[in-house]
Amino acid sequence: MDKENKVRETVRQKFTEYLTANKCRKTPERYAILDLIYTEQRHFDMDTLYEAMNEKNFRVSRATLYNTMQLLLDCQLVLKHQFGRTLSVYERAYNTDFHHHLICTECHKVREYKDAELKLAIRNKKIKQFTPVHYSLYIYGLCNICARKLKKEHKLIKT
Amino acid sequence: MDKENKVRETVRQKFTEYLTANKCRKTPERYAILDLIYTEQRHFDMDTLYEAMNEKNFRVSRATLYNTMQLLLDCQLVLKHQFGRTLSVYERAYNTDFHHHLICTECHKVREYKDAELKLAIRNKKIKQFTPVHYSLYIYGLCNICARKLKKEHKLIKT
DNA sequence: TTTACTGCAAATATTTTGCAATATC
DNA sequence: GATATTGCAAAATATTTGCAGTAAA
Repeated sequence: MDKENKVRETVRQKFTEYLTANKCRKTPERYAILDLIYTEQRHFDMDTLYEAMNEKNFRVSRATLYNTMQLLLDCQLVLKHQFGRTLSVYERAYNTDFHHHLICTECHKVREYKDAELKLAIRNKKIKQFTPVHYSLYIYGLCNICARKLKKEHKLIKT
Repeated sequence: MDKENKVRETVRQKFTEYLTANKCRKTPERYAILDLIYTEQRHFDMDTLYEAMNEKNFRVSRATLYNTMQLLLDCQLVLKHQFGRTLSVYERAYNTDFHHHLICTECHKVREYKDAELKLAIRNKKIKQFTPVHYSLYIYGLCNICARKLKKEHKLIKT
């Protein structure tokens, strides 16, 4: 509860810094969007966010939503994922346990997967001629439910 | 040269197996598309492939292209990437050294990054309730050219 | 007061779908 | 011959853009 509020305050501060540094205006729309992102569930898409904003009595246009999201991506308060489908999925990036993603190629459900060992292995890589900032690891395969279903139907792909 | 031909033959065979197993028809369009994918450069998008097909005197519709690509994805002869932009990028999956991707967030150029250690670390992970089939690791950051450019402009993001 | 930002609506880009014609099995 | 697949065009989806009005600095 309290912790959540503190996180929201911190990200608001970080956003302000970024906006100031880049000579962008501090509009109420931008802060309202950031707030909602750091209040609602972690994974979301633009349409869900749009609906949610309007339900919360803060009407914003899609144009503003996309505009603001770009800023949030730029200052790394939000991450963007495209799990192999058309729809982009976003999630907050500050104060979240960093995790990887397991994506079922049958039902398209996405599960978070935390593995500190992998995280370190990837982060500690020195790469020539490249300055890493963040990364995404998507593991595609079958969730248990779909694996069982396919096994029954003898449809398992030979590997 | 010869090797390239052999790869094309092998993937054609694999595709045939898959089509047979799934009771799909073996149309010339499908084989022509597979052939071109295993002839042209490794990374491509749908539009490029569409143009290339038509230049090669094998006219196919976009509908067929998308249809066939889905089959090729299903049987894992092709991989699909979405590097944070709208456009999907594809690449052949058979007989290629598996690699990761470095994506510059400034110029959006994509570089291949081979690292056997990481590859093994990821492949050897046992994950509960999930059967991994393949994976994608995208490392976002700045390529050297953009890093230098931004440094000059004092625009480097504080981390 | 200046001009960046917002909302709206239209435009763009990408992928999917319905349907009649065609070709595989 | 039955029907999966093709091409076409229209539809659906997702995102971007131009512009006039509004509000932050």
